[in-house]
Amino acid sequence: MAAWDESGRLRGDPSSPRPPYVIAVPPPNVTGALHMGHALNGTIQDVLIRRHRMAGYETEWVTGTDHAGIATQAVVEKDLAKEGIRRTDMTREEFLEKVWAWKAEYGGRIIEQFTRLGCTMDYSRERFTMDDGYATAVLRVFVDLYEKGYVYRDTYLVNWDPGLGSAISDLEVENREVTDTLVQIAYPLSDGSGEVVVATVRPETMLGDTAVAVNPDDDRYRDLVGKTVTLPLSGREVPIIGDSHVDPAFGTGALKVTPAHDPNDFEIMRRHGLEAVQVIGEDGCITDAAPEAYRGLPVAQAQERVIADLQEQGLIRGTEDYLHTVPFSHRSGARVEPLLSLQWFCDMEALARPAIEAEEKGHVRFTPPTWGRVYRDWLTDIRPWCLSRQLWWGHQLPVWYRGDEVYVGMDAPEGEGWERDPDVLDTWFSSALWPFATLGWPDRTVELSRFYPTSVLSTAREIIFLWVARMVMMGLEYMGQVPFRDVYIHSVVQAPDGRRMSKSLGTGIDPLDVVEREGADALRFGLLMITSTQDVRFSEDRIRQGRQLVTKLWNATRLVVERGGRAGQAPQPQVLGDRWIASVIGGAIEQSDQLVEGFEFSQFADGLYHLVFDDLCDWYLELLKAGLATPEFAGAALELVLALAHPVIPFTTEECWNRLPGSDGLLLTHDPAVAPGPRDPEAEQAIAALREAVQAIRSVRSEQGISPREQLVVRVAADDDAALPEDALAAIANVQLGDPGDDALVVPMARGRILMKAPEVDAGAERARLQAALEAARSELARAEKQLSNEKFTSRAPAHLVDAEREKARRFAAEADELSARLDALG
RNA sequence: GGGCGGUUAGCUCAGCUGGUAGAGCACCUGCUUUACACGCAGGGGGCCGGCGGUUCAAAUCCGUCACCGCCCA
Repeated sequence: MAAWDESGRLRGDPSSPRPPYVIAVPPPNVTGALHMGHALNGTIQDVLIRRHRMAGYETEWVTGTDHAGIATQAVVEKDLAKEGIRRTDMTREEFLEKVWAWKAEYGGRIIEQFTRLGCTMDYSRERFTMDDGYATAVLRVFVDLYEKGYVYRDTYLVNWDPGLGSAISDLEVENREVTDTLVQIAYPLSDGSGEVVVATVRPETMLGDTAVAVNPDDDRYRDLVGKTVTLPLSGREVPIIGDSHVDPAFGTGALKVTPAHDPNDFEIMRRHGLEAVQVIGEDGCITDAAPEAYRGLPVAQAQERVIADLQEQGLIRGTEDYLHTVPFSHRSGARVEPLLSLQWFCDMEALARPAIEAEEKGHVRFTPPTWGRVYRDWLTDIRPWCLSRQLWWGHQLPVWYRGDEVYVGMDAPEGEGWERDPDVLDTWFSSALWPFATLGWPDRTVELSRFYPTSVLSTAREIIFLWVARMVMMGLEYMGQVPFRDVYIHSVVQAPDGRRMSKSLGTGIDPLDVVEREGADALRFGLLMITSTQDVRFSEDRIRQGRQLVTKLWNATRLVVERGGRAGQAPQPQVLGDRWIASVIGGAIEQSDQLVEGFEFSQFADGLYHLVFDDLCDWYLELLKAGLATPEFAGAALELVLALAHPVIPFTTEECWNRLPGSDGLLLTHDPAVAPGPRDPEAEQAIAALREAVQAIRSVRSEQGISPREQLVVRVAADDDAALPEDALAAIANVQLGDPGDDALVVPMARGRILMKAPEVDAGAERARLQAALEAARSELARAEKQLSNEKFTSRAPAHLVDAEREKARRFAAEADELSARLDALG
């Protein structure tokens, strides 16, 4: 890794004439540690970067971390708590000093961990979303959006996280199913003519009710609309209103309306011009707006008290268990308390429109494409973004107040008495600027002009809304161009049993442990192998496969070196074995280009595996040993394979490369001296025929119990003699070409047959073998004939398929004849 | 409630634009073959979730049902 870093090629040079290829890493949380998702994503991005670097692009992989307001503040507060200190014991400045100290000591270790994986990020340009320049960019955008009228301050129902003591955005909320008790409460009509029964899981919020809503089409209640009820416990008189959004089938059909504490009720308030009474405060306790008896009680206690009091007054009309979804904070895990509060928001509609259009026009392409729709749907139905967080750590709002005056600007306003808003911006607001703020924006730096827009964003789907969509919006707004052309959404890596990988469940697997155990290359390979368009399970088997691949390649290198293979030469393949492997590697390179272009990483890895095991080692190196390939070309072939495999298993290939005499410099930026050249169909056919013949002979050997060491006499009766290299067959299959005699074994092949003399034939086994082969041939024949007798097939199917079928029928007929003749002869 | 994805060999999964199913692991049988037993060679194993439809031809396209999972409300 050090050698790669020291090469200087990890730092993209904006003045390079090479075409740029740029990736901005999704900035991990500064408090974070590398998990399997990072490992997968890091591998994917590194494969992309390395391939492009080797292919002559000027690559820049922007890296860095995100200040993660909530998480970081929580970590530092926890540290302080150990010393018995609370955040509020110190000034904001003192606390922030602690956070920076923490960051200097522990922050960003995840970036270091990426080096363990071999990720060739540009570590020299590492950025942090709280860096001075970056912070300026963030505030600048806020001020600008304010001046454009997108950012505004409003009293609105927000998701209040009582655990955190801050508002959080819709996207930080997770809805979970919970069984609560649905309580039916009688609200007496103010005129004494009866009662209305409402159903609620939050009885304590009745202290803040400002109406009862019923569906105007509901016969049970229609006549009550316009009357009032007297709220039990608080004695306030509130109206009964008709609202068609009320579901008559839910509960009792009558809905208590608490605008300050329920999103639906808030909407009803807006429709009907109701009041809002806030009875729950930011501390999660009942406020002074409630009757004295409840003030100061935490919500849970207040609920018990309310129920008890209602019970006493005989107003409970029933209870039942009720399964429903409830918002929880993603951050603290606390149950979200919808709260009416004054916050800063960003209106997203105008920003979303161009972002939708960019996707529709293909300026941003999602892979797999299905996520494009998810992105579009979310943007189409977008809601205002609550930007302010009640934290200390983060970008403090560039907003000052003096009485009713509000000032928004980069610097504090002139004059006395201004106070700055203590809140900070949602961390995601700053990360939305990542692709350009990291490159120096708002300054027009050369990096910016050269490396923006970036080429690809690779990320997890859970981040599509939080980050991808917002980056596109901001990129379009401030750079006039999308921040990236491609968005690749990678799989979620689950535990081997299909559960979520999580520390708390104990299902997490630390990628660094795997690196320790199996090596970074094995992990990289294994992760790429399981990658898919859907969620995947972590697989030790695949990691092991990766380890086997690197071992195999290492051993292959040893052999090639031993035989005198060298790098840096460009020999023309002359002999069959060399011609064949050159063609196969050429095909693999071509294939790999397409696969990586299409983000089909598992197929790319799988192809490498088979290229190394099947083609290079099982066949080519065996041909080399048999003298059917040359050491000169073997060196070149290895060079090509190492270069092709390098992006996936960089450590091993770099080491193998280093071992190969004649190698020069790092594989990191290596462009093989030898070109694979055009495909050689003749050589490929010849080796395919050879493989089939060898396999057929080995198969018979195995069935007849003939040792591979015993040399056999065979005669090949190929349909086209030129195709099968008989000298190669003799060497590889340990046979001698000659006349096997009348009692030879018949081994059918696709394009001919082999006659083979066996030392002693087990007549029973041979009869069984022939019988089985005969049956197979007859069944194939029957199938082909049936096809051909179908007039519709012969008339409608493409001619080449019909011809192929005819050819099949002819061949299997001949084969069956021969086999049955042999059976007869066997007696 | 709306949307998306999945159901293929014992296990985990590939299979792009339709032409008689593949991999890795596991399993069975051989092999101290001078790069590699983290290996080599040979082999067994699947009515491709059910039912309909389109087609000469369906794991592949369409419809429907069942079960599993995810996202949004």
